Amino acid sequence: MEENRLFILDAAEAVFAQKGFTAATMDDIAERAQFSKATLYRYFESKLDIFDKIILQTFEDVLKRTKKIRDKETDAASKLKELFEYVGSQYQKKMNIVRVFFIEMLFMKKKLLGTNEEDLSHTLSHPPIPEKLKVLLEDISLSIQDIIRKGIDSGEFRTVDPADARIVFGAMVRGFHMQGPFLEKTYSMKESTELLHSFFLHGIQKAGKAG
Amino acid sequence: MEENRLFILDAAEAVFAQKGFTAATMDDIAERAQFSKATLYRYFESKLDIFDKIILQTFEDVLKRTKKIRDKETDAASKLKELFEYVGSQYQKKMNIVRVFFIEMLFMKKKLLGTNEEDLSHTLSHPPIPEKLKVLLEDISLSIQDIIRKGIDSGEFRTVDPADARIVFGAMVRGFHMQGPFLEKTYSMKESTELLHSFFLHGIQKAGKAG
Amino acid sequence: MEENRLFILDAAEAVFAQKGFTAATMDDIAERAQFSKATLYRYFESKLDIFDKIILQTFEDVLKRTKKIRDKETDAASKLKELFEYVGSQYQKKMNIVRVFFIEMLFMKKKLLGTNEEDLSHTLSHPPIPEKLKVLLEDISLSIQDIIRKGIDSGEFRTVDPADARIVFGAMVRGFHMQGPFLEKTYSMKESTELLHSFFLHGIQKAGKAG
Amino acid sequence: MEENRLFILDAAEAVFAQKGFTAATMDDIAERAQFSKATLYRYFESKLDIFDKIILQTFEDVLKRTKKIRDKETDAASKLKELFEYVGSQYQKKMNIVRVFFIEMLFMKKKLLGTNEEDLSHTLSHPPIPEKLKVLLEDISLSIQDIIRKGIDSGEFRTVDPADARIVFGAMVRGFHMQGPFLEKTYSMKESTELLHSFFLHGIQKAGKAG
DNA sequence: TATGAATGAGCATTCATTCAT
DNA sequence: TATGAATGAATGCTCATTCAT
Repeated sequence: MEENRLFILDAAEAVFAQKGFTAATMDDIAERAQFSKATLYRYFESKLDIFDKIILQTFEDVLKRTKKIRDKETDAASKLKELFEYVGSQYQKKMNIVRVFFIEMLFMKKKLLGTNEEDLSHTLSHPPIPEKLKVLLEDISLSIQDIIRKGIDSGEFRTVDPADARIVFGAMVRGFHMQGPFLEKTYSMKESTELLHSFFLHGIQKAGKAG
Repeated sequence: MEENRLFILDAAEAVFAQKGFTAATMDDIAERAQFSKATLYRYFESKLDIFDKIILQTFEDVLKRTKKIRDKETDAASKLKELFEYVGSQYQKKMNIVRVFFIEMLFMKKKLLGTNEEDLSHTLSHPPIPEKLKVLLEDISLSIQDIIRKGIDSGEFRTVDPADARIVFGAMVRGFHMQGPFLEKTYSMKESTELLHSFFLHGIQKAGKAG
Repeated sequence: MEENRLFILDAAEAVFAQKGFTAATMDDIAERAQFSKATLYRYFESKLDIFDKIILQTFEDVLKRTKKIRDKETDAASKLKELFEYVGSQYQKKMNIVRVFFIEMLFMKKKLLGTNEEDLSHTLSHPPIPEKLKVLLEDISLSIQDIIRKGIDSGEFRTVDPADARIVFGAMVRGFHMQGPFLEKTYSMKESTELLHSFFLHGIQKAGKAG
Repeated sequence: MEENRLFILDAAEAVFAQKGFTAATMDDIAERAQFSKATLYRYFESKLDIFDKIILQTFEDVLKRTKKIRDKETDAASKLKELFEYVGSQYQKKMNIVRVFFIEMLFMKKKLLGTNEEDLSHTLSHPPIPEKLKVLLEDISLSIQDIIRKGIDSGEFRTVDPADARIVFGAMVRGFHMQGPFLEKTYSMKESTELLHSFFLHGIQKAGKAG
């Protein structure tokens, strides 16, 4: 049933997020999902297939929500704040698996999400992004850029390249939530949102100072 | 000889950075180091031991350089810029391995860097940082905070919590360089340094606007 | 219903003949029979049971026809020719499965056709033939020997041991039709029957020559 | 070492001959070879690779010996007798594996001996013979045909198509030695050679009779 | 009667690690 | 010091068989 399918995906997501793709075993997933290992194969073709489905679902969720925020009737700064909070919470919940994705998937010989790059010359730099995912990511990026551009147009923000700004925005959330165990001081989601939002808006330099 | 030791470490670092810890095999490392697999065990106790040594060395290097920058005789903004550039370059060269570290290591049954937590209850949140590494990381953090504090004291920066600011600083560099294949637009190190530095100093909001 | 039963047997026969016993899966059979896998178990106890029934049926058919030929009112040479053709056609249609039988079955741990030899000492030489099948095979052999004996008695054939001759007869058909892909030149059933019959009757040596 | 390699091949040959390719497990082979399963992989790439090497070696041996017999300075009948004996002994020792080869290999998705036929349309009839093996088999066939042709030229044999005669020759030996457990009466190699040779030369019909 | 769902047992293959030389 | 050889313990995946419906 579809229900079991989703249950397995949840279990797998937790395991992948904890152990990474390679280190996670089908036994781990099966145990967590309370199914036999063989049963996993009724619902998914392979370990990679499971991972695949999780990644896609994750980004589809992000895209949907990002668009929703973009289309709200508020000022840009408020939208960014909401985004800081939403994306932050996503990182905490699901993004471990995304990190895993980009760290491990690159080196797998097998295809993921339909990409079948025989040419592995990219292993030293960056791997190609599977098409479906690529489209998703671009859509997300564009939605965020829309928010920023509107802020600039309305005079709320200074004139910057929206693409650049979007990248810095993403870097801040990602970087903050990827500190992992480095971060001794703990921040509530409210606090971290405030902090990042504040810096993204004002920076650290004293007003009036020249760059 | 010590020379071989270092050569193996270099080879291993490259392999780990490319494949991640679990996916990297001793065969990979042996081949890259041009030694037999058995020889690796003359210099290191285990695959984990090799990884261990690499991580430590990496952070020792970072600490040394960070202190050097801190002690320079320039304004805080310039120091931060140099740091943005240095840490950025480190991320590009060596930090893949750090990502791997925090994603994969935590869940291994065996101990790392002297930590021997049988209790894996932390796996859902964050794992404990091995003592040696912890000290190193704290030192690095403090050095950066020193720079920021001096900037505040001298009136260069507005009054913020130096710990907060340091965290945002770290998040920006880390987040930027961990975009991996997400980032279509390519930035030279100079460009990325400029971008991050500029946002960290000014933020996006139009001067004169209220937060 | 009995109808379904036979349909499954047909499907299974085709699959076994193509893939061999071990390599054939119940899924293969189920798919070919257009039934669910579970349904197969309503009609048969096990994969082995299906195979079992096929083998038996096959040899029962052969016995029936062989006896019919034996009892005809013609000369021995004609009967042999008809046998060459019939057995040849059987080999082409069904004997793949027989080959499979003797190659794979013998070493299975489980019993077949009622044989339950725990003692596997025979594996290096030849396995015991299940009783039912044994009787069948002997009957077939005897029928062929009868034909040959009558040929000798009537002066048609030279005086040979009918058992020996029957074995050579069997060897020729079996060997011819088991060439599998070795055989580049293709023979129609008529041609192959002619060829084998001709050699079985005259041999290759020039008439008048001494052996 | 090469010695171990050969030892593994011997062990594998015995296991394959007994169980067939699919049913034979690497554990079986490892146990028989008195090595650990993992060690098998030091010497061979895969189970298929082992099988591959055995098949090739077998036919190379047969070719060598067949040519040697062909080139002897005796009459054709004697050569055929020696061939009957040699090929017969080969069948008893090694040909089980050949039967396995043609029954099971056809349906494997993976390549064997360098053939990589994606097109599986042949599964219902006969599979393509891998190139290397094909050449070997043709060479063997031609060598036997040479013997027969010489017998015809010298007046020893009646005028037949050498290719046909070779096929009948092969069919007889193959068929005889593939009777497996069907054969109750046991024949020594000497007896079986006599029997087959005698029938191949004279046939069963009384001299003077018309076909 | 028929089947979708579930699984225990098993299999080919891999890999970190050991050890004799 | 260096390594070729060997292996125990996994791991992803398969399949005959069972069972609730």
